[in-house]
Amino acid sequence: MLTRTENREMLRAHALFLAFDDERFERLAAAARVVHLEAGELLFQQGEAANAFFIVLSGQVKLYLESRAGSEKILALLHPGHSFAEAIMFMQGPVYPVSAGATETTELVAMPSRDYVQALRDDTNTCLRLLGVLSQRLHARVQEIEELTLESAGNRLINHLLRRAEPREDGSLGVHFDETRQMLASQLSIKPETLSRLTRTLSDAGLIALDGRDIVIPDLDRLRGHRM
Amino acid sequence: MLTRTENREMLRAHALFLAFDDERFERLAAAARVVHLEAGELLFQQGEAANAFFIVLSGQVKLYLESRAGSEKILALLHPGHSFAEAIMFMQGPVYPVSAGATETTELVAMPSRDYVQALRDDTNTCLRLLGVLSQRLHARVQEIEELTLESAGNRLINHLLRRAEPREDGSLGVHFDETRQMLASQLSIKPETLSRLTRTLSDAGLIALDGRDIVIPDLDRLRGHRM
DNA sequence: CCGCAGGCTTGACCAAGGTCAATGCGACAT
DNA sequence: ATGTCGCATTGACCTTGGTCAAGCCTGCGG
Repeated sequence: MLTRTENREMLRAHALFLAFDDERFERLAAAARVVHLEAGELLFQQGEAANAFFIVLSGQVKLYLESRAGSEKILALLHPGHSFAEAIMFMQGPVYPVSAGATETTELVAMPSRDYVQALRDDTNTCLRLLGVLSQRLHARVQEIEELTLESAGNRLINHLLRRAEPREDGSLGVHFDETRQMLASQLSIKPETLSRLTRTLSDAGLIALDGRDIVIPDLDRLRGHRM
Repeated sequence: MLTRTENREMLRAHALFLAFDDERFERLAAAARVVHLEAGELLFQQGEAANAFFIVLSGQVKLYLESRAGSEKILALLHPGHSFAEAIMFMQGPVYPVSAGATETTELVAMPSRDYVQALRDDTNTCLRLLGVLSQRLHARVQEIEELTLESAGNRLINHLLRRAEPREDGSLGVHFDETRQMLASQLSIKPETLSRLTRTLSDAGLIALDGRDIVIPDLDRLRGHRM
């Protein structure tokens, strides 16, 4: 059950709950559970039976895949307000197709699939919102496949920087990285060593500047025009 | 408009129309258009404005991505009964994120998004079916990313063969390929030359046998256990 | 203030898979 | 039957990115 009003409000405002009437929302809030995770703790593992989806309240969640050889590929880093694993609700054998764990102290809402799907009946509005969310997610995955198969590691890095570029404190354009470099590498499906070499090449060419955990982009168009 | 009863029935039985009441279905059937394509003809191109989704009546449709360098990656080959591009209906800027074309003489139903979304209002049943379809699709894409990033080309081939294996006429287990080898290669995100070498290796090891457009699998478990 | 651990960088080397080019093999039309 | 066009195969070589190992920098606890 959701007790803290702060958490209730966060959930109430979330795209997947916004359109419910108060009665339905109350029922769902009563069925929801808050989960607390410490850094490095696992939430669920690929292949595990799935009976809930989640919304991040605070902290950071890592969605990832593991090969039998032990290497891992990060699919997404999720921040407060993000939901994940909703799609599994609608599958025949409801099993998590990925693993999820906290990268720092994290709180999240666990929403039981059963209750939520129940609430979905007769609420076309929320259904349509959910369809929107899943469509975007599908689109993002297709785009990732496009990059993986048609673009070089260097171009994937450039595209990623361009997508994440935003004004910094001092007015210049750049990307702030909360995550470690190896996590960034894993998201781009490259090794940390390769990422290091690529950023080196770009900064040698004056296309980016490294500033601690930030990467500064002096000229967006020049970076955009540069292909590796 | 759908005139041939054979086409009407195909559509009526489709997962995305099954749950509609007759009245709604009639309205949609009236709004639908039949599209005829010859082999090699383009249906839509990546980036084009999207205002319909499609259901294959006969023939084969290729969903693919193109790099600026000219190489192409096949995302899916679609056969009669399959629908595609439904997810774009729910996006903000409705633009096809992939290209689609016919690989042979093909007929399909074009369903205008506007009408379909309209019909979706108040029909939670169909909404839920659609959610199921998109969830499966998302899952399939995540699985493809998993293979692309964590598995070698050889393992991708083996997995693909295992997934598609089914009894043949003579009782032995195998895969029949309607598509050309280069299309298979493109689906696996490898080059035709590499595919050729991989199948050679596997057949030299006695794990598969090449029989024209078929690949025979004498021992499923042995192939499953073999990693490259 | 020092030491240590983890992550980042760099270098030397390696391997998977791609590229280019030549040849083989059907299927089909003439 | 035969020529031809396109796909498939094979070989020689190359490129990209991965691997392994060493050094380095930074932050944190004693």
